[in-house]
Amino acid sequence: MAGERPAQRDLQHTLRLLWRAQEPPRRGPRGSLSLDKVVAEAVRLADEEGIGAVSMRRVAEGLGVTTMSLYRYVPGKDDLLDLMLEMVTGRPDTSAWPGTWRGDLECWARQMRHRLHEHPWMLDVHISGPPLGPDNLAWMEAALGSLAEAGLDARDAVGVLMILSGYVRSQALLELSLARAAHRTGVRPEEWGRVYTGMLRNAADDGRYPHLMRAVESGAFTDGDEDGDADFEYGLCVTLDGIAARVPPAAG
Amino acid sequence: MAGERPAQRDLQHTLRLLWRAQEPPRRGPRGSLSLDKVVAEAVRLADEEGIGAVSMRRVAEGLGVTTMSLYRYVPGKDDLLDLMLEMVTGRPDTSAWPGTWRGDLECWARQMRHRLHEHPWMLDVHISGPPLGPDNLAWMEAALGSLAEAGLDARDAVGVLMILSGYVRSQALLELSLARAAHRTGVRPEEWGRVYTGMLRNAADDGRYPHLMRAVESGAFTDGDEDGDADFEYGLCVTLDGIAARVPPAAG
DNA sequence: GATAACTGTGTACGGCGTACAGTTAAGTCT
DNA sequence: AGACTTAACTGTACGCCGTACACAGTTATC
Repeated sequence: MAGERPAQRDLQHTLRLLWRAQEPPRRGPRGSLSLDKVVAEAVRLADEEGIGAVSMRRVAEGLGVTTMSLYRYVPGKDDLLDLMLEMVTGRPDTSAWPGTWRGDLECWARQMRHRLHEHPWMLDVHISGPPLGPDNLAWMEAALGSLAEAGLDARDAVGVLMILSGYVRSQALLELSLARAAHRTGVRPEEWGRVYTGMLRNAADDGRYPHLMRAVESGAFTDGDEDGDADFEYGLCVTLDGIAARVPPAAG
Repeated sequence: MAGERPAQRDLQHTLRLLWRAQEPPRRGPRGSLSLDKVVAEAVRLADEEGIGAVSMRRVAEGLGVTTMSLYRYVPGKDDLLDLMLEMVTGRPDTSAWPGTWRGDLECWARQMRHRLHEHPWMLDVHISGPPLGPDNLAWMEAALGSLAEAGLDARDAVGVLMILSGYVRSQALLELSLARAAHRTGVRPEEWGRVYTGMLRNAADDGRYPHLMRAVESGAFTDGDEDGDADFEYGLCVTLDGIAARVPPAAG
């Protein structure tokens, strides 16, 4: 479902897990499991059946092991979720970036969107705090580099980065929830816009929503939802225009 | 925790609930409960103890009634969550808006942020699809009105609205997860920036994150997090600048 | 008064995260 | 070589969760 995650957690331990900075134990049996295996199985489950399928029991089952043995490698499910995020986050591929701040940020945003499309369950996992893992930091680093090149000072760059990553996540979340709403109600995705339009017309056509009705009648909902790419690029452009207003005119 | 909500749901029924369009039954005992009472109790619980405290059992307990009796009023928990969102969403107060598109959207965004601060659990509930309830539509209507006045056509207005509401949600979510991370790790919120900085310095100072380290050393994380309002206004300005680039020069 | 519609109860099921107490296997030390 | 320590993994159990289902009590209509 949804919810906060109030459990107390040891920050140092979490960090050690994220950076794989746990020195291997000197005694005891060589374990058949490993942190990577546990996380990888959890990711596999999430990819195939959604985040709802990721339970300690099912992860253990997938590894041929009892539930409680997982707790030798992970302090609890919340940490497992964080580790899953870090694992699928990967690193941005900057090799083909054009080198202008705007072009770089466009690539950054598209690559991040691509990741979210590959693993939609990433949007179901509430981020538990500021990024701490190596790969998450690598994404920050890449964007901050481009923004520094654009001439923004560090403070502004951080603020702007939050806006951009927030935009990418929001847009992906929007696409995802539309797709799920369509799926859940048994409507084909291409038809959802039409259904939504009809619903608004029935429910809301009492004169209290004139602009909304005009938008509906103009087809803004009917036509748009089938092409997420165009919507994304449009919003990306708007967002980058806002950032451009903060960039000193000298820079690219 | 977190997760998708795959349950099949009857769209017509959900709509009837959101709009309170259920005609009262003609026979049977007058119920002691009502949809509003159920939703209100769930909201009360969420406000006081967080979304994690909202279970069918506890809502029923709070109403002095058995768990299953709730299902006479709500098809399931997912619908209850949607109804909670609709209830606390309320309507935007447009009475003191300046009338320029930019001023109006600023008020819109601040009011929405205010709502999210009053009920942080709103950010824990995954929106299940496009807005359908009367109050949610009222928020759309208000923003679309201002954007129409700015001269944007309906398509662009919808796209821009998604960006703006996405920004407000993202920023609020960021604040919330920072606050929770601080709380969870037992660090005072004002000190979290300092702790985070120290952590990055220890974990990431291997030369692979030069720009990130520069941002850290410059205090972009240390100083900023204590003043969410300033961060919000900064990002709002950036976002609106992006929108301004889409507004025909004639208008406001 | 019979009937049908409706409200609320009680029990039960399968799932969840995880605390806790074993049991077995591998190093370390005398 | 044997004792000791540590770690890996098992098994059971507890208290939550959402909700399916059968039932009892109440009310308006025929």
